[in-house]
Amino acid sequence: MTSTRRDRKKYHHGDLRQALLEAACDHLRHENADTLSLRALARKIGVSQTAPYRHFDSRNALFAAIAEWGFRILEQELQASLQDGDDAVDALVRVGLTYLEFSVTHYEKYQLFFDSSMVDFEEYESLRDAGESSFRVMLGVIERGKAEGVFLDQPEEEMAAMVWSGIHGIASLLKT
Amino acid sequence: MTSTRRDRKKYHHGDLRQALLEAACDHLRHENADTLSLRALARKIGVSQTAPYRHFDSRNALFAAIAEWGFRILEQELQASLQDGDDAVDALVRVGLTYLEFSVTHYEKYQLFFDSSMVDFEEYESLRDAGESSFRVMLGVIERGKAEGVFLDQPEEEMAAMVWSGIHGIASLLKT
DNA sequence: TCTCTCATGTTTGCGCTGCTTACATTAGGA
DNA sequence: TCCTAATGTAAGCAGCGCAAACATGAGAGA
Repeated sequence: MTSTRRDRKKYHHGDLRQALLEAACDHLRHENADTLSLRALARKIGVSQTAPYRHFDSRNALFAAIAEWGFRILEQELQASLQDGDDAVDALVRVGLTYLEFSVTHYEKYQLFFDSSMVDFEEYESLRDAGESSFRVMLGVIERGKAEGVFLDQPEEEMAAMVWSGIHGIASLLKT
Repeated sequence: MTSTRRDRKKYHHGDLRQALLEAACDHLRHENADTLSLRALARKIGVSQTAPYRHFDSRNALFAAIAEWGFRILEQELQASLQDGDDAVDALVRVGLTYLEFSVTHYEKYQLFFDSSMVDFEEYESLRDAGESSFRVMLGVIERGKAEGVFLDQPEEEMAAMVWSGIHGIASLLKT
């Protein structure tokens, strides 16, 4: 006979993919990345040990998905931080501060942005897209500053790289 | 009967510890850290799969040893880069350039300096010592600059952190 | 309402890994 | 010359990533 509704869990989880992403982030906030295993995650969520493979091709694919998620959130927060009245200088400061804040509150995702041993940008196109979208927000601010004549007339990519590297340096100090 | 000298390898490797360190670095130069296994390293060197554990308590201990090795080399190179005639500004530039050069030529070791998922600084005291020794070289240059009155009168640790973060930002761009 | 399909979850199993324990070999000092 | 400690080997456990075959059930179309 089939069991009643009460005495057993549903066969399907409902939103295992998102549950995995969140459980993984939770783990990364407290433990090192190399101690994270899909099997343990599945056990914690209460699902069979190989169920995660229905949603992520591999362990690295899970990390890539977390990083992509992070970039999407970052882009959104960067966009939201830009306010209408601001000039380019204000905008750049806001973007910088928002980035720093993200690096702290979403540290578990942020760390993956720079961990090539966990995340392979070559392999996941949508991850690359997400990363570039975030970067383009800063690029936009710099272009605006150049157009307004308040920034030096240097190649945007180089200027963005300098700003980025400085902020990243500060962020890494904030964490440690 | 015991076998002749010729027809078999020596029972003892001779310097397995160093061989492991070098094989691991070689691996890290071409592959990601998470694909490195002690068993595979042992096989490559031609020794039994559990022999590495005679020299390193764990996989992480091997990574810590590599990082420590890296810091020792870095400190030596930083010290060597300081020349007698230099004033504090020259010295700081030399230290910065030497650091950047190290980050490129010893990338496989350098990357471990900042990879807390592979190396646990809390756990290995001699690693901490090695790291601090390297940092102290830069600190020394800054103290000298302050004493000579050519640097601002700010706390050394903060100044060093700023310099460090900037250089680190550049280094991460050099690699990528 | 019934049935069929396919996304999602389970079971089983392979080969690899880190690490432990018990045993073998050998270099070098007493 | 013998003993011991350092260093290597062999065997084995449990956990892991991942693949393949199978089970379940939610929702679309009849």
